[in-house]
Amino acid sequence: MTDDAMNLRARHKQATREAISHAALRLAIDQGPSGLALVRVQDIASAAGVSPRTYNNYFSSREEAICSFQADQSRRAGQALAARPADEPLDRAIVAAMLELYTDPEPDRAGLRMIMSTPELEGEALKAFTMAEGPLAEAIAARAGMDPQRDLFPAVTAAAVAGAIRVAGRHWLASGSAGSFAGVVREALACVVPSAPAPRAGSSSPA
Amino acid sequence: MTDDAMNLRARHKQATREAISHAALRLAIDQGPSGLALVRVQDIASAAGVSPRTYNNYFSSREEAICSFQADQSRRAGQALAARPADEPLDRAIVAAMLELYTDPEPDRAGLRMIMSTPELEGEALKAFTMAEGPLAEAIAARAGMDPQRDLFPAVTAAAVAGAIRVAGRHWLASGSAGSFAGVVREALACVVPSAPAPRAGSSSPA
DNA sequence: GCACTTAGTGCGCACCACGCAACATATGGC
DNA sequence: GCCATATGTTGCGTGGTGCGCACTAAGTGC
Repeated sequence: MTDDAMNLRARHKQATREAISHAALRLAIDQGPSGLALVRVQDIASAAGVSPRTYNNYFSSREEAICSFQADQSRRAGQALAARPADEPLDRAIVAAMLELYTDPEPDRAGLRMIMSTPELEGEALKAFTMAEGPLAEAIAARAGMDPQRDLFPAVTAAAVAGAIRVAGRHWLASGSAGSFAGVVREALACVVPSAPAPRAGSSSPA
Repeated sequence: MTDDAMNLRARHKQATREAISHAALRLAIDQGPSGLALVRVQDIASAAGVSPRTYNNYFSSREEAICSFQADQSRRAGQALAARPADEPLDRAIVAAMLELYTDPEPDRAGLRMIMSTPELEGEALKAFTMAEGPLAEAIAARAGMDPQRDLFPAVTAAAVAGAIRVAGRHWLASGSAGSFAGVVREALACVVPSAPAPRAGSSSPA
């Protein structure tokens, strides 16, 4: 079939994208949070083995390139929850999905520290986390039998979960990565999803 | 004493800042979400009656100037909660503080729609909302008698509250601003604030 | 009134996003 | 295997921006 041939280009494209992203993150980490301005587009491009113009075809800002991996991860949050067994209660499903998404490979401390302690990257990192909320909200709504457009619960819970994971990351870094990240995530999520499974009487979700 | 004289300069500085911010938001709204790129720094500066260089002394990006008012609002979240009576329970205090901060003057729909539906502004808006979490977490910790450094609850709750308000704003816009914003905020906060009173049927937007 | 501080400004430079057009390589039909 | 086509890569040029630097003017304390 043409899949293999097609994949040749697609894979090359994906490889280029990852090369640029990886190079950007690597250079940013090398320079440290304070010297992000010293990382020039030219440096990223040459480190990735492409021209500056090609870099710009993939990303329109250094921040976007650096936080690309996090954006990809967030994009999988929705399907991670949807992939949980249907009979699993919402709260357990959320915790399990987030744990396997964010702690299966423990996050790279240097990269996490970089994007969380650099003001210029903070906005992009926030955008990446927020990107997960939409699909996550839909998955929550599907599991709770709610309408994502009418009920606030799914979107609010998704935002709370994303925020909890973000806080967990910050806390994990601040504590010198003493314990496991999974433990911190569990503790953080426990603050926002304990009462989740019970459908609140206040919200209207006529079955 | 010298306060008045000092204030003369400080006030002029503040006035300049607000003039620039207001001009930026006004121009952005005029151009609409799709034409933000057409708003040049020169336009903002001339609309505010200052030189482009002066604009750049206050803000280092159009997005920052446009979302300045929201950042200022977020900066008051902590003291809004701290200002609540000490004997008020945490959940009620949070709801009351957020309501008087975000709904005392109902938010400007055009401005809110602008910053929430423009991708370029989304990051800055997120940063503005996140800016509220720190002080908010400290206020929560103080009220709950916790240590903001050790306990995750204050920071996670602060993030959840900020996220709930953000979702409330989005939902309020999407619903055509049908009900009062205060009602939507109440309903959203009820999803995340521990033991928060469920929205009374009739007092807030029913569904 | 005088010295000091600080906001506002003009100038200039380095950098960046992006449209455009040319080129190389993969793709798919024959 | 060959050619027409689609698509990724690159160089170039341009408009725009962020910001350091030096200067001026206005506010401020003694």
